[in-house]
Amino acid sequence: MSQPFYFEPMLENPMALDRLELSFRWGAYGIRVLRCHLTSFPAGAVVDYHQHSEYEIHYIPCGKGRVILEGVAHALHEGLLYVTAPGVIHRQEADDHEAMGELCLHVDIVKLAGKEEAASSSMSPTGWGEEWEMAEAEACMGQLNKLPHVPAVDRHEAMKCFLVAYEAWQNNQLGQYTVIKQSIIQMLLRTVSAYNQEQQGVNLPARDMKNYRYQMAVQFITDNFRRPLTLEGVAERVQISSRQLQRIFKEKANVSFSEFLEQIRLKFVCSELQQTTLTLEKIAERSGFTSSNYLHYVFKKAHGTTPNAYRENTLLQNASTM
DNA sequence: GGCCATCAATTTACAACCTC
DNA sequence: GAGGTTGTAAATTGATGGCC
Repeated sequence: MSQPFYFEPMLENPMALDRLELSFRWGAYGIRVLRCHLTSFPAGAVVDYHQHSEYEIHYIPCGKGRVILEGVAHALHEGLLYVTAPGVIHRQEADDHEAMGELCLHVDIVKLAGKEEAASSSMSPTGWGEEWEMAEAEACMGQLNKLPHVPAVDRHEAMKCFLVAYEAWQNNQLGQYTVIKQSIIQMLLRTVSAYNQEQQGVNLPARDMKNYRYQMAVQFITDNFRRPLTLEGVAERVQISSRQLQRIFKEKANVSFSEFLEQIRLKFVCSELQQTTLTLEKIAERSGFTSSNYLHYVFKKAHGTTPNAYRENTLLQNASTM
């Protein structure tokens, strides 16, 4: 019993994705999808010599035939793929006795911005991973341009992405655009990988762990300063020893952990004094100080004035500016 | 990262004072 | 007088920094 055709669901509407106006940005490149479909060439069918000014990637999901690339003939069979870059003359033939299926991805790829332009535009790295996406897109496009004019085995199952994209369209659910976009990107990446024996991924971003832990600790303190916080508790959150967290605070903030926490709490106390009529007892409770006594002591030490005097001064200043 | 001595931070208790 | 603020002192806790 023969295996069911993997791309059977696409037979219902094999040109469906061609009807979508699909274009998106990937790294510093704009990708416009011209064709993304499943087709079949009857036995003996020929697509005579032609070329494109865009990239065309051909995947063979079933059947057999041959392709002539730059004057050289290559046999095609299920599981192979080949790429025709802009200007590459090619001719495709189905076998005389057997039809050949083809999944075709035809894309126009445009470099959107130069390096300098990217740095000043919305493409500039913002710390949200754009630089890594740009690096991967750059690596992929660089390799796409250099691929040899020969078929390769679809080792990374790029052609399966056609079905993923098709089903995203068919299900018409939230996220279909993103799924289709990612499927196209995967096709490009896996196609390029099919020609590479060794791994050529870009080095993924490594964290500056010291800075990362400091940021995590600062965020945790900012979010929780109203509760009782200890050095040990925060250190536990960021999974380092309390001693190490002390060193990190000294290095990054140039203040100790408790000084940092106190600054955050006092800042909050100041805004409460300015914007509310709450008693010091209440403010102390809301800002993480264990008592109004202690808040009073800390506040005077830091500001040189008592909380109430600070509140009155602020009110006077506000009244005089009105 | 752990140990440890040191010391500053924090808590607690209490009292005086102020304001309504 | 009640409730809130300010100030002080003693006790306790835990942060710090040197050292390994």
